[in-house]
Amino acid sequence: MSWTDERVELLKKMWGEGQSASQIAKELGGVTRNAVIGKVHRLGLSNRAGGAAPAAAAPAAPKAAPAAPAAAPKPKPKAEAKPRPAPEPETAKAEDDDNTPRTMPAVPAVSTRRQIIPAGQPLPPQPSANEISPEALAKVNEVEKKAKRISLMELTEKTCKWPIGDPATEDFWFCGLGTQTGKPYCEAHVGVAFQPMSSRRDRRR
DNA sequence: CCCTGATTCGC
DNA sequence: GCGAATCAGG
Repeated sequence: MSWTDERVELLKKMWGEGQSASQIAKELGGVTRNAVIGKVHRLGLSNRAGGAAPAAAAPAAPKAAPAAPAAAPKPKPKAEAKPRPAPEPETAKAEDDDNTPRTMPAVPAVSTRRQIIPAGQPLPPQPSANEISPEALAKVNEVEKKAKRISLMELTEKTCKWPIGDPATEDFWFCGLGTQTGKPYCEAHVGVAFQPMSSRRDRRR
């Protein structure tokens, strides 16, 4: 695959939206996240595009010894910050000693863009209304005690996506335990999600 | 371990 | 220019 105009454009767009390199790579197809990152850098997209503060930190630039106590601003050549065009109400980052991770955009890009929302798989009926094998149910109850209680944004392809609680309230989270191979849920929840289609219904034969 | 982006360097 | 390998962090 080569970097056609369209692909580059999509790359720019997604990167600008704060999508991760791997997501972009996956979307584009035929490239790895390394390729995406490499391209991003070559395009000069890695830092703020706005043209402000061209503090070019040349890779070959010698590490200046911190010997300027007077007005030593902050010899932090590590280019960081997201090129988020949208106005950011967030407090300006004064110091970056212990800032929050940049993986979570202040402005959620989940609005119009289908994201990591679980789909395709059958959504689980809440156990409350259903009759499920007592064993599985007991298992689930047990599991829910030690569930990781992750949020929507924390879901990955490897976290159990079984919703627990009421989505309309704050009493809502996702199981978050490790998924069973391939399945969208952990072992316990797979147990209740994929019923063998015979609990006691057609038991005769 | 999973993930993230950053950099290097042979091609 | 490209991207795998590697590095550095969370």
